[in-house]
Amino acid sequence: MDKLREQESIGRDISHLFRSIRNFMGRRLQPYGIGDAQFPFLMLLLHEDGISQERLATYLKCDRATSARSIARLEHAGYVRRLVDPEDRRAYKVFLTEQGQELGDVLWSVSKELNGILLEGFSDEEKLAFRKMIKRAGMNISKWEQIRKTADE
Amino acid sequence: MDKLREQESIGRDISHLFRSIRNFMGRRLQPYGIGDAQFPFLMLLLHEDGISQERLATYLKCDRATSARSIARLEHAGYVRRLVDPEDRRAYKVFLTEQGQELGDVLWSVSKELNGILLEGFSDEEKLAFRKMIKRAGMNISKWEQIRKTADE
DNA sequence: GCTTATTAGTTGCTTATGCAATTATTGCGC
DNA sequence: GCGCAATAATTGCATAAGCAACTAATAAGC
Repeated sequence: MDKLREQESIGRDISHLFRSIRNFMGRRLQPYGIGDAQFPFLMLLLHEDGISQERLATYLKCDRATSARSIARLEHAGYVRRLVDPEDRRAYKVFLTEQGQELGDVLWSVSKELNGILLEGFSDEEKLAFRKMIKRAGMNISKWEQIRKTADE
Repeated sequence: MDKLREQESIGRDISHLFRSIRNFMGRRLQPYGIGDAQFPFLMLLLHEDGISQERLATYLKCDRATSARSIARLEHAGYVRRLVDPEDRRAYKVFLTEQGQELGDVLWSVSKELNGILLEGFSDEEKLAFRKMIKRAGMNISKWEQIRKTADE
């Protein structure tokens, strides 16, 4: 397997990493009746309350449909409330409920725990470098997506 | 958003990166009638032919069910053939068909293209460091999964 | 002011993935 | 040799995610 392992792309390792992260988050959030996908939405709402599903989708770089379904699940679970925006009756304003705000501490601690696990043995410089490289790779491929989309038109 | 961005976990960036990679691979492989998930299976089979679904799952760090379904799709598309292992009639031996072997060049070129996009602007040292860190993080979280599994028993 | 384009949200379809339960086969203990 | 544990594969169920098509509301062009 050595020849393969040398030449293989990083895609597979990122895939493995991502699936493991989902698994971890799923297990940690299960007691609260939500899935791993709801985590980033809650984190964003903790920081900026009352924004639309569209803005949530944009910030989290996901599809509007994904945003809609994730918020719907959070609403059913009682963590958010949706109010029609009086300024634009197409859009909702998504607010955390009291229950949602109370979840904040748990979410931060789970987030820290995950970071601690992932970056165990990393020096501070390595942690920073790793974060930056992930962001750079993400920006690189975003650029490609942008080129593709404009080419489609 | 700055305060949030500083403190946020790397999980979100990895999620974005992973989804973008799936998107890219999905588009590149669509002309061949397969999805992004089939790519690592084909790559592994190009290197080691005639192994079982179980071994494929182990190498690719995924569930046996995922392996089974991915191989089934490859079989329907005509890229692999499954023969019952005469030494162990529970298991299959998965072989690439001629059509599957011919896909090799395409897969390598798609893989290289993805790497080129992701790592654009990275120096050789950075590329190597990035790969290593992704692997380290993956091993870190694998260790946690292992501890959890043994604790469940 | 009316038509058209854009935008926010929803829903159906498809793919991917993991877990649990089931079946079939192998192998171990005795 | 028999019964039971372990293993390979399959299937059902649940979650997640993107795309496309649709509705409803707003904005722009004229």
